[in-house]
Amino acid sequence: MKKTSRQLQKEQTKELLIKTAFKLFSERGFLSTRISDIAGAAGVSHGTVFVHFPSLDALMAEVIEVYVGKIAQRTHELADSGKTLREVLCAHLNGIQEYEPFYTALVTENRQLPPPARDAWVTLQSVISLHFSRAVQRETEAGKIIPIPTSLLFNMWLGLVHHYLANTDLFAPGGKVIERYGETLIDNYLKLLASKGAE
Amino acid sequence: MKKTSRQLQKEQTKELLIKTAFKLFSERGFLSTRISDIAGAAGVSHGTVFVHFPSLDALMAEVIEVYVGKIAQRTHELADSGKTLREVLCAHLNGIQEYEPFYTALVTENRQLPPPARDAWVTLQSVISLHFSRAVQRETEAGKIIPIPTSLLFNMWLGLVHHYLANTDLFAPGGKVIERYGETLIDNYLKLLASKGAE
Amino acid sequence: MKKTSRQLQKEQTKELLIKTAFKLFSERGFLSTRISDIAGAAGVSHGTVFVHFPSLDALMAEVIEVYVGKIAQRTHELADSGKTLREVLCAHLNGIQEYEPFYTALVTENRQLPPPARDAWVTLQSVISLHFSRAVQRETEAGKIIPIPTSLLFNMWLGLVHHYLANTDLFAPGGKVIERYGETLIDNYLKLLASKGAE
Amino acid sequence: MKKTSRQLQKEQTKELLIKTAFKLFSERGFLSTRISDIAGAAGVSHGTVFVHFPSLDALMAEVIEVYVGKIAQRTHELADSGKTLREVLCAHLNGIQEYEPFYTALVTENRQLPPPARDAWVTLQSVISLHFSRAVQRETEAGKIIPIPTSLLFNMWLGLVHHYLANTDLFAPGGKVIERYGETLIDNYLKLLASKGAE
DNA sequence: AATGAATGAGCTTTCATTCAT
DNA sequence: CATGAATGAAAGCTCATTCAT
Repeated sequence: MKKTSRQLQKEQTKELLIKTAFKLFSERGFLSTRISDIAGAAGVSHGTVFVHFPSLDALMAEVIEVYVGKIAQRTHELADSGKTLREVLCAHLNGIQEYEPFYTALVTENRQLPPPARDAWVTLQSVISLHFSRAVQRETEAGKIIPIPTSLLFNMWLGLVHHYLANTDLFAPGGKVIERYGETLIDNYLKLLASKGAE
Repeated sequence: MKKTSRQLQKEQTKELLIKTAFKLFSERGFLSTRISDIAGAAGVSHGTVFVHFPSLDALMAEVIEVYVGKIAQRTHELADSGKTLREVLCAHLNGIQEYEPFYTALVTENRQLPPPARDAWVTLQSVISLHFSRAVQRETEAGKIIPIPTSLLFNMWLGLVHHYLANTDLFAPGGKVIERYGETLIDNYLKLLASKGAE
Repeated sequence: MKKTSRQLQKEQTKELLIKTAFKLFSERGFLSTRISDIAGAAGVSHGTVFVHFPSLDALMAEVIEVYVGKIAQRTHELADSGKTLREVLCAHLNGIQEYEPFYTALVTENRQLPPPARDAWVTLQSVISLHFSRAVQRETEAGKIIPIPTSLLFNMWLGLVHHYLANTDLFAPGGKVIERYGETLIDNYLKLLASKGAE
Repeated sequence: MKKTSRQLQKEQTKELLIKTAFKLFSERGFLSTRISDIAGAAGVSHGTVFVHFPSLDALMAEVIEVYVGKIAQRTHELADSGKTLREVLCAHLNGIQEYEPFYTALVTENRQLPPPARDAWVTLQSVISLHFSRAVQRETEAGKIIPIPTSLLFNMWLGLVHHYLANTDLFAPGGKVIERYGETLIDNYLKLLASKGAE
């Protein structure tokens, strides 16, 4: 039990640091969050951060891995096989929504982040891409969608969503872009895709 | 005469700094370009930069203002009134193409830039938006386009283009995304927009 | 009995730490060996070191005291009274040889070490000096040695040996300077000392 | 002239830093002298050091190069070709004497110093070795010296001198080991070398 | 106007030491 | 007795900004 108590303490602190870092990353972005900010906000000393993470990059990598994992997991669950494209897009936005500011920071800064962080980001896009592609294929075969290369369709959707997120300050100054525009984006995007013959 | 000569020199130096900064910003991005890099590349001293610009932020702002102005100007000229949507999109990409690396840096980093820089960026989008909207309106009225809110169509186009630029390393590792994908993007984007009845 | 068992454990742990520290000091020197290295290599926790030693300096001091003691002991045994100078020099090198890397670290770094460590080191030299002096005195009286102040002869010998040890990388890159040069050093040193009349 | 004034200022500061660093290295050794110590002692700010030297290692390297150069130069001049061994040894000690504490720090810590610093040190020994060897060769040919490998003779001399310097605190607590023991060392060393046949 | 030496706040990282468990 | 999480004082280094020349 003693053991458990210590381990618990350590895990709690690490978790606290990850949560705090997540919060700060969401609020201020990755690049302008300092280790001392995280330590301060978590109420621990500067050095404690280095007890749990060998470097700032490692901390970033871990935080991103954890939350990107959650988002991916969420999307996965919602966008199960056999769903329509609309359902997949919903799942995508739903997966993002809970962590919107964090995801936005990732959209905005991922190219300046250390490699492991970038990797996690790229992986996330792949997961989404997979579900998207399957749904598109099914609907294309069913003649419901204009025949356009799937990759282009995907990039168009991703570009659209990321554009709205990246310009949160313009579209929804208080945050919550997805809540405000999500349905609109899906509706109109699907409208465009709808096969002309299907009308 | 002396005065004029001095002023001339001053203007020349300032212009030189702006050009040099533009080049470096294009090559390495805004955030990783140091003042000393710019001064060094321009062949002037470190301190000279501060003679012409009160701060690094001011320099950035001015460089961006100048080149964003050029891009806007270019787009303006090409996308004159009375053009089709395709011509406007072409004009847009053409305006970008000449300054692609710079524009890409702006797409990628504009949110970490000082407010004035971001403002110039937003203004540029407005200019493009204007031409885009007009063309869309004309074609909508002519029944050639699916009735979808113009702003959404615009953001979709912008998101698409920016997505490709932002992922240059993925789509066209050597740069020149527009050259490689421009036509494809326009074609497919227009295909989607084409009114079903029009077919 | 419980008490005894605890004490036993404590002693064992302390001994383990001393041995481990000795090993690491021999391999990497004193200054670049971290407490965590020692704890890790000994398979105990970081904090355990401080249970047995109030500080890193104290640990160093104790390790040095123990092993310097062993070297002194060894030299003592080998260089019993009544021996010739050659035998004393042999004894000296023999005493060192077993702990050569450790002794070399001491030669190299003793001046940056905490006072108690340095003291132990100086004491060791005294012990050696004692045997050396006696032998020199005997041989001088026997007219076998050039009349030169004993202290000088001793420092010359010590300087010579230490010089070779300190430059191990130069003289015997793989270590084992004594094995390789010991005899040569003794032979030539004695050759120099040999009384001219004695020839 | 303007130019000269700025250059002069820079050179002066750099020289000041080198001199200050030299002083601190002499007093406390290389390893325990911090950049902030040097800056503080020189009366300049922390950052100024980095204006003149890219890193602490570079500073060390330059200080060592400069002063080792001076010592080498000095020895060179005094130990001109054609001198007797005694004169060469005198030259050696004379070259050292002026910078004794610095040279002592070098003797003591050179193995923990960054490579460029080590190199300068090794070079210095080579210079000394050269003069030594020549003189020994001449005197050996003249039958004045016991036939013993020159390298051994050199290492013996070097070991002797360095031993005294390294143990300054024992031999001459106030410093000035050379002044106090120089002559003694030379006299007795030569006495040992004197060919028996020459008596 | 141009220079560039000097500044110092700010950052990441290391590691001996403490102490609650 | 042993543990190991937490601490925080240092240290090296960067770079925008200032200002005397």
